[in-house]
Amino acid sequence: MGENSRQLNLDVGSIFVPKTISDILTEVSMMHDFSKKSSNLDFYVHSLEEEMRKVDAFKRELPHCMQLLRDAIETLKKESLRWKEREMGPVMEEFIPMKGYSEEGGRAKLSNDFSEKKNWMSSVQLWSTPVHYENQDSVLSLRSRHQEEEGSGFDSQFQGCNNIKNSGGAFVPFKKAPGPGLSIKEQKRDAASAVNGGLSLSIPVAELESESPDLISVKEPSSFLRPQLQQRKQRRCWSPELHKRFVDALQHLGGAQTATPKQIRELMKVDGLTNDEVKSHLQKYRLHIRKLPSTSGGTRDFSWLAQELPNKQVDAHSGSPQDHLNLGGSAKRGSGSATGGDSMEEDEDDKCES
DNA sequence: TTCAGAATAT
DNA sequence: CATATTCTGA
Repeated sequence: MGENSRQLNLDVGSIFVPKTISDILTEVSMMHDFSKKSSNLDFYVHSLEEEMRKVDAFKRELPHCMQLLRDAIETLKKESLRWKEREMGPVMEEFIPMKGYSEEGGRAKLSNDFSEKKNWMSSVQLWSTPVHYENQDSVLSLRSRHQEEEGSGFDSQFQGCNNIKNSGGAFVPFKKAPGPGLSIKEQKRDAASAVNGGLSLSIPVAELESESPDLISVKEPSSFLRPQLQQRKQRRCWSPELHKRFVDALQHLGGAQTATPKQIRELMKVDGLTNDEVKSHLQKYRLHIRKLPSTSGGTRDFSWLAQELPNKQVDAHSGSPQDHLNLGGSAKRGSGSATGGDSMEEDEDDKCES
């Protein structure tokens, strides 16, 4: 059955599910008369169950996806049973007069069933942070980098900024299929709007069977999405908070000139932050600090550099739940010049002016 | 092969 | 401008 070459109209702002699953669900939803054979339904049920097994490992990240699967499976199973009974023989079952049921009814039922879901479905995916691809290795490498830290509290603070950067090729927003069948009501495109900017074109649907029993299909379920969907990474926004962490880390590492991206990232302990991002930021930072002698044009925004001042207790309050790494030790160098002039940290080299 | 840093690209 | 990505040389 899966020889289709239809087009799946993916749209932005829906729940994200692995491509494979999306394919299956689409398939199902387009099945005009699944009232025909229970075997058809069984097939889908089976496929979905298999997918669910895979997704299970990531249920934490894809709660909605799991829910969707569960519901879909359950519904299909029910349908399958119904028709099985009917096919097998006139069981005692209170056979609902075929009339309204035969097809119209059947679908309607599913339809409703799914409609209910649109509540939770509309809340769009949550997967934003835990996923991120490290180096240039495009394939989404699932890898939660929370672990060892307790800084989670802090992390959440940035989530808003980091947000959705997935959209690689493995996950696709599942939208209702164009055809008839259980229609998953339109999803109101949530705030997440920008989610994976481009992906809204038609993507050819291919086989739907559940291949690659190995790892989660996250790898690259269907080759086509692969091509050059390398889409540029979501821009990371360096919020003041984030930058502060960055600067703090720098200090601990002995200045912008000596600190290395990796070290910085490790010190910052910000979930989802990648080396490249830090590297890039560092590059800019270095450029800046050598460009602003001090009272240059004056207008320039050294606002962020300001944070570089040897702040000691500074915001000793709410701050980050993990300042520990900061206070460690030492009152840095002295510093007294709170107001004082140069904002640069020690900086060994520094061909600087003054 | 990984990584930092510079050079480009968007 | 700020980030991302690519290119180089360790």
